[in-house]
Amino acid sequence: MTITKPSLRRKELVSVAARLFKENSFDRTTVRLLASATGLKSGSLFHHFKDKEEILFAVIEDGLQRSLETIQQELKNNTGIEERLFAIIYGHLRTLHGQEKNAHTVSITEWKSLSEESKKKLIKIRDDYEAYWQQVIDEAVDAGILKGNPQLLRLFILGSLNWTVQWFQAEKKLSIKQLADESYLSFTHQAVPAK
Amino acid sequence: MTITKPSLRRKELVSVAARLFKENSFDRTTVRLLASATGLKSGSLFHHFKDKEEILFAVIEDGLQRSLETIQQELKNNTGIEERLFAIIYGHLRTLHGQEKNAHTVSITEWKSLSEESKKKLIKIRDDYEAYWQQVIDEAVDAGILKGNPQLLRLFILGSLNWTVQWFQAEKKLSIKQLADESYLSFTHQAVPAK
Amino acid sequence: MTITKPSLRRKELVSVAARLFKENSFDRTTVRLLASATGLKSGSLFHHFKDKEEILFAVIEDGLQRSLETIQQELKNNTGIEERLFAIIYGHLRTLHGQEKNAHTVSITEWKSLSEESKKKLIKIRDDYEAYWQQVIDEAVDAGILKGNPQLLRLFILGSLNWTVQWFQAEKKLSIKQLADESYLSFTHQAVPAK
Amino acid sequence: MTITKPSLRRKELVSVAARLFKENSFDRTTVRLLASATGLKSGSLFHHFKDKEEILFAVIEDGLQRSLETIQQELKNNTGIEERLFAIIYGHLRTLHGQEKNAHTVSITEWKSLSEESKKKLIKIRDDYEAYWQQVIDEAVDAGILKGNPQLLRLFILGSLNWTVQWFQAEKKLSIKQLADESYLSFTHQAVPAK
DNA sequence: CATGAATGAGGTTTCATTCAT
DNA sequence: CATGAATGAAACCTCATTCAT
Repeated sequence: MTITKPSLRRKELVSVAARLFKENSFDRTTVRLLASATGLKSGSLFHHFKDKEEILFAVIEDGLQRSLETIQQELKNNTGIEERLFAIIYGHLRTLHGQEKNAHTVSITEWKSLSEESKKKLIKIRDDYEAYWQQVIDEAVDAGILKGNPQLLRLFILGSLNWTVQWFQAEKKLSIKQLADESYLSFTHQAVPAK
Repeated sequence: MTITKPSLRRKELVSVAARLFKENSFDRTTVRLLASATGLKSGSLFHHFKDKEEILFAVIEDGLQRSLETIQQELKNNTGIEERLFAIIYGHLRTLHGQEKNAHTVSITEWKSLSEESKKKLIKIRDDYEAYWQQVIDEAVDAGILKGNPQLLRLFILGSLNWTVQWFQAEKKLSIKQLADESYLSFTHQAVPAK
Repeated sequence: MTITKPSLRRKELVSVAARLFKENSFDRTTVRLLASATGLKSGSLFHHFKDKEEILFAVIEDGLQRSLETIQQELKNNTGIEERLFAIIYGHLRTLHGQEKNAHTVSITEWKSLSEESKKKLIKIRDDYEAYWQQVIDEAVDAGILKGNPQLLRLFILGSLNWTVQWFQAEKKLSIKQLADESYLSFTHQAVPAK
Repeated sequence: MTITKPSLRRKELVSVAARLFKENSFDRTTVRLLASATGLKSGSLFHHFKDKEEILFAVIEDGLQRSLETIQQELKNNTGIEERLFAIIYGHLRTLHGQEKNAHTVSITEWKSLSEESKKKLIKIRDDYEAYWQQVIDEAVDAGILKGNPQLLRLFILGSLNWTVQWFQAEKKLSIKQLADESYLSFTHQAVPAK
């Protein structure tokens, strides 16, 4: 399923790159900066990646993969529609704000910086991810928990969650769990079901 | 209120810049590209703006100003809470997707590219804008139309609307009005009040 | 006829480039070297040429054009077949070893360094040049001055002349005129006709 | 006579290098490319050669040696001056276009890429080679088969033969034997003597 | 005001080479 | 011997900015 071949060093570099791309944006993260943050000289990066864009590709692939695996797991573990809806909201927010958050964040903020070719290669993972969401939202609409056109609901909800990367700082005032609770409440008008 | 002094040529430049910054991002819009899109040579831009960032500043200032004026107008024209909530949603979406949409879009997508100094100068307009929103949302929560923490609701709703710049293409399948209707429904669980 | 638009500065740069490309080869002439030989900083070259290859293109275009004009002139001024054959030999050698020799020399030594696209654009001038040669050689064979297959004769003679760039140093022991005389004698087995 | 000590692996590498240097030029053949063409990783090449130039040195040495041995053999086997002249022309063309052609070709096209030191080490073989040629040409001029200054004749003839690497493709339209026949005819004005 | 030429800093990338394993 | 990782120097090129005309 994974498109590129991992490697210990590579994984390390991807992780550092994810952090820098999140902090400074892809365009403003120079190869030199990236290298020095990993203890390398700039030329050495190209031993691991063919060009700067391949680094972004690897980060985004990692981010998408992680988020996909997270909600797949969540959906396996939850059955009631209310639990399922909450689970994917919480899962999404955890991959955006929890540990190893950078890759998923970059995958949503820097998608536009990928080449068309790269987008084509990654779109399948994104589509899969959205399909899981759509299914849960369809069910939630059927169950009367959400109101409105299911396609647009998916876009509104995911948009509202994605936008949290602009303002949410984990644990400053609010935990990720609380953020998820509030988000669930806003869209469903009902509290998160107790476990 | 406006910080910089307009001028015929300048206005034109700001408008073209807004379009290019939206299409390619600020970082990827070169001064040369911008100049040639306005029929100038790159050196000439610096007769109008002290540096590239000042152009971004002007665009964002314009975008913020426009959106502020729009909702001020909307709120002046609407009294019932339901009408008022819908009016600012619709107003926000119109400045993002209607005519002269670029400046507001850039003001949300490129805020991070401003210098700290510029952010400081513009934050007041943004704060004003958010204060209007907060007030309406507070009222809506009091009236039972929205559920949840009002501060977070503002962030969720605006996030969901802002994110539409990632996917919405006016008039392809949906009009801006329809988009606003659906957004209103998603958050309130009730249809937009007839006028 | 000329494909690229000249300009005083450009011409100067092309002339210096021709010299350096001849002395060091294209690959070994760095952009910095070229810039410093023209009193510029390396970035400034790209104000005049879009990339390094365009400089080579301009040099080779210039060299081909010059050599074409030279033999056209020679053929206009000479009528007898012996005179005509000698005239193009001498003309070819003058553009290779006389003043402003560098461009023609580079056009034969660095043709391989052009992109396929550039070759396509320039091949017409080369073909024209060779057509003039072929015509004179055809006549010379008919007249019994040269022996053998005319197409191959053209390749042998031009090859022998082109190869002089590897060893001939004008005026060290031999003038260009003497070189031409000797070349004519080698292929025709008869002395150059007196004027 | 051979300056460097061969070895099975080395010979293979030199042969592959010769091909690549001919196809792409020395400067454009990267060590990585060379390594991968021989099933090695780039670092490994440096177990066999001290640096990239030493590879070129080995190729050129090989090419010069081969061509020298070829014409020595030819001259041993032929006695009449006409036969001898044809024999070295044919021998030269065979080492340029026959099997194992690459090394001799590179020795003429990439001589300029050698360091001064390397040139000094190899010049003796080249001088030997040219001396054989000069001797045959001197005899041919004495015998009236060729016309002109013998030194220049050597340069013209070898130049014309060497230039064939720019255009001749063995067996496309012409065999190497036919090419040699035609070359002999061009310079001597008489057909190749029957054996 | 507008331009064309130039700058200088810095960007990404290439590549021969080294070296510990 | 071979490898993979790293280096460092230098390559080409970009781009915001300046400035004389």
